[in-house]
Amino acid sequence: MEEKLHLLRQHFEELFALTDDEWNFVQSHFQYKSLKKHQFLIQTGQPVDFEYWIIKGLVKGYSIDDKGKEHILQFAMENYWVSDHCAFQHQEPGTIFVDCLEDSEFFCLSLENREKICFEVPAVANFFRIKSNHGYINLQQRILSLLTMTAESRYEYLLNKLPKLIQRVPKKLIASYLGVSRETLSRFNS
Amino acid sequence: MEEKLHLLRQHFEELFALTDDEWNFVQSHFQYKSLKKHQFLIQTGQPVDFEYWIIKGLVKGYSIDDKGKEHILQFAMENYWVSDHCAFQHQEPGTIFVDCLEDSEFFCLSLENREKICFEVPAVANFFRIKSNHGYINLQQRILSLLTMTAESRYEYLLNKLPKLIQRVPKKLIASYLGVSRETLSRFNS
DNA sequence: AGCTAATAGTGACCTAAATCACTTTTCAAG
DNA sequence: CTTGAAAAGTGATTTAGGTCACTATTAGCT
Repeated sequence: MEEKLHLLRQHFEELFALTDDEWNFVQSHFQYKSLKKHQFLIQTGQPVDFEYWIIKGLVKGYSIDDKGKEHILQFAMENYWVSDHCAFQHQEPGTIFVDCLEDSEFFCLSLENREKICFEVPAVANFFRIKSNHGYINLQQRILSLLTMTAESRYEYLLNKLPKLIQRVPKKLIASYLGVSRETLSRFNS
Repeated sequence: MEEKLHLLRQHFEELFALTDDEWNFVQSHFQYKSLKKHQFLIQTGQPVDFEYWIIKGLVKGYSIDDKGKEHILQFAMENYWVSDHCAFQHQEPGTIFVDCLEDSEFFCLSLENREKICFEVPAVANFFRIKSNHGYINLQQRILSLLTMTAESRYEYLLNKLPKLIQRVPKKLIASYLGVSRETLSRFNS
């Protein structure tokens, strides 16, 4: 566990250094969780008590439409944060599913604890501020890609941007992430 | 100008209160700017020196594809923040255009000043942290709507969500925001 | 190794929406 | 008020990608 917490500290300190005291305070607000492949981290209708930092593993966040079709909102792996941010922020029942594509481990942060450490340790507030901003920028680029690119070029783009991810994820899920049918994606590779 | 700054203070204090001293410090890091309809706030290839809070007016942020077609990334009006966040954050040349659909007024915040006020006044860091998080949540919902909904239901959804906006913006721009052709949108209303 | 279930590939056909071409309406500037 | 430009509407045609149905491959389990 020591070394896992050390990884989390490194993650925070990629942006701003923390004193040992600050870190001890911050770290005490996280709790550990481990799940096997196929288990759920978040389910629609259930309370979303935490935001999760992924120590190890891979998850998908998705919603299911009225036809039962799955639409992937995000993939998240080591070093990523994941949650149903909307439900978490407003402390409402979940609106999406998040489940594990591989056995995974997490550090969990409740809303109350997040606010606590942000107000106690300014560097942490700034950490989340910058991280959130990066996330915003990424989503903007994804929106632009959905608006401007064909399915095929979105696929090529993703292949270049996250080659490691593609190898860990079945193509039908990539298709769902790109907003294309499995069959159409299959005809691209050529 | 006093009352315009007062609006900005109110905007900050929607989330967290500031002391007069804090506010005076914060406020001194903004500068005022005013533009007429059709003038550019940001252009691709040009430096993006500021993030803008809109006092009054309406702008569109968009990119132009290889066929010369315009794709709208965001509309922003009173009380919204707008910039080419990606270029701004990394201090790189702009990748999108932002121009005014109406005569508009802004308070401008440079990256250096943003970091200054965030590190000096923790409530400001937390303000931007929460704002950024809200922005992230909104973009996630837009992505979901692009993945799961038909063009027509996206339009209905937008009509409900931002009725005021629709009245101020030509429909061809709404179409571009929704990722639909002008002609197709025109056939919806029915 | 052998077997089931998940994943991927492929052909035939269909449909939502894009594109093109043109008309009508609305708006803003002299 | 008039007039030219921008915006909006509409028909005809095309097309990217969806859907359906089936086969082939691959990956976990026991």
